[in-house]
Amino acid sequence: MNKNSKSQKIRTISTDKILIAAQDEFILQGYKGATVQSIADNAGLPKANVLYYFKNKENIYHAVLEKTLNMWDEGIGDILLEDGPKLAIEKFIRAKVAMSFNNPKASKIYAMEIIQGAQHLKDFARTYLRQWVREKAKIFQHWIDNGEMHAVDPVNLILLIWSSTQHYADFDNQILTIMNRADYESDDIEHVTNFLTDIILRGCKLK
Amino acid sequence: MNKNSKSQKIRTISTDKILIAAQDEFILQGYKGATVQSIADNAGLPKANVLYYFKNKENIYHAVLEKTLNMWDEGIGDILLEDGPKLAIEKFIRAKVAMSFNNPKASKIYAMEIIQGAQHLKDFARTYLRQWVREKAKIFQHWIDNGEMHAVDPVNLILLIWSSTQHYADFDNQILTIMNRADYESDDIEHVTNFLTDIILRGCKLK
DNA sequence: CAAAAAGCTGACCTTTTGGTTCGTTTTTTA
DNA sequence: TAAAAAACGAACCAAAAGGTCAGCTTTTTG
Repeated sequence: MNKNSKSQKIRTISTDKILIAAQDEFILQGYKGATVQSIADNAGLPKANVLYYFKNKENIYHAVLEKTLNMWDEGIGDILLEDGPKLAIEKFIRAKVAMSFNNPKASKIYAMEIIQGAQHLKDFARTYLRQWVREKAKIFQHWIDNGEMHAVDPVNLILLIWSSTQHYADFDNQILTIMNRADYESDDIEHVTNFLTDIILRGCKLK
Repeated sequence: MNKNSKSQKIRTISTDKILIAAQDEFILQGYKGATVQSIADNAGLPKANVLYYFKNKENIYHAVLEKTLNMWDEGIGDILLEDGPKLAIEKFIRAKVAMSFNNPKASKIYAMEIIQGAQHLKDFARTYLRQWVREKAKIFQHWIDNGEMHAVDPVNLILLIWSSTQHYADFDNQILTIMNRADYESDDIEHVTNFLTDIILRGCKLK
């Protein structure tokens, strides 16, 4: 079985189609509400074929979540000590806003999972996420102790940036309805980035 | 049929029990995933009795949503011209944070509904919500034009306050996990309110 | 107090759905 | 090129779930 064989290609194409269809279906219907049949239809495959690649619905969902977490991981940006507070916050906000506008579906899957109790993400949150926040909070604390930025609670600052940026992905429907528009436009990323950066930097006395 | 009759009391008690159980179930399982049987079990009633009070699952969900929207409406606080920008923002943040901590379930139901495309809230968003945001944005604009506050985009400012406050309700699981705690404590409301007020007011050059 | 109205519920029916099976076709391998 | 492996898909099955019904008990009403 060659690595570039025809069957391998078919496998990749089919599983991709399934995962894309599944992501849409899980967002729209939730885990229980999503049906394998509907995923199969949207992927253009018979149901039995979907279950040939993924043993069961649970497995499909896990695969979607994993894909989502990988994107989250890549898109989260980073907070580096050597950047100093101003640049670090700027970069962090920019990365998160870009991710929200470019991949709202990943953000939605993640949000639904957390809201519903994070049944499938307990471990991720308990280990990886907690670790990440603590590390970054420590960096902020360092800047504060050094007098490089105003004394604001680092954990809540991270939460503020997360929530305000992700909001544009998770609640895109509501925001677009309020603005009476059909879709986001390319300018919006820059505009929102500037808005949030401006307020939050000034909020931290970095501007 | 008296207004304070025994049967009327039974009706109120039963429908209340059903709606409370239903809210939990809808949050945990989503609309499709929630089962009437499970709602009935959690309400301590037989399924047929639940369907005696609410014709079908759709009706239960609508009742839950309506209750949620009423709470949203009561808890949203208000932004009054006569308060001036500083006090108005303070009051708004305080009201939203209190609502998030005191009624996270309402916030979650609402969030899930919006994320999933707001199928049942299209009208609410298109009319009531859009109207509300425009009105309040106009007030902010007035303050800006008057030189009472820094020129920040009013709509995005409202979104920022919404997102950052609601986050503590919708993502309570994640936040508590990160903080390695089991529950919020009474101090948290005040602490978060102060944190957000501090940053956002300064962000608007009001501090 | 008797008839009507409201509340209650076990049993039942129908549809949906996750998942299996088994035979067929396509691709790979030796 | 023939056997083995992978991909495919129609038909089927058992469990779950929404909803109905018919008869029962309790409460209200005149």
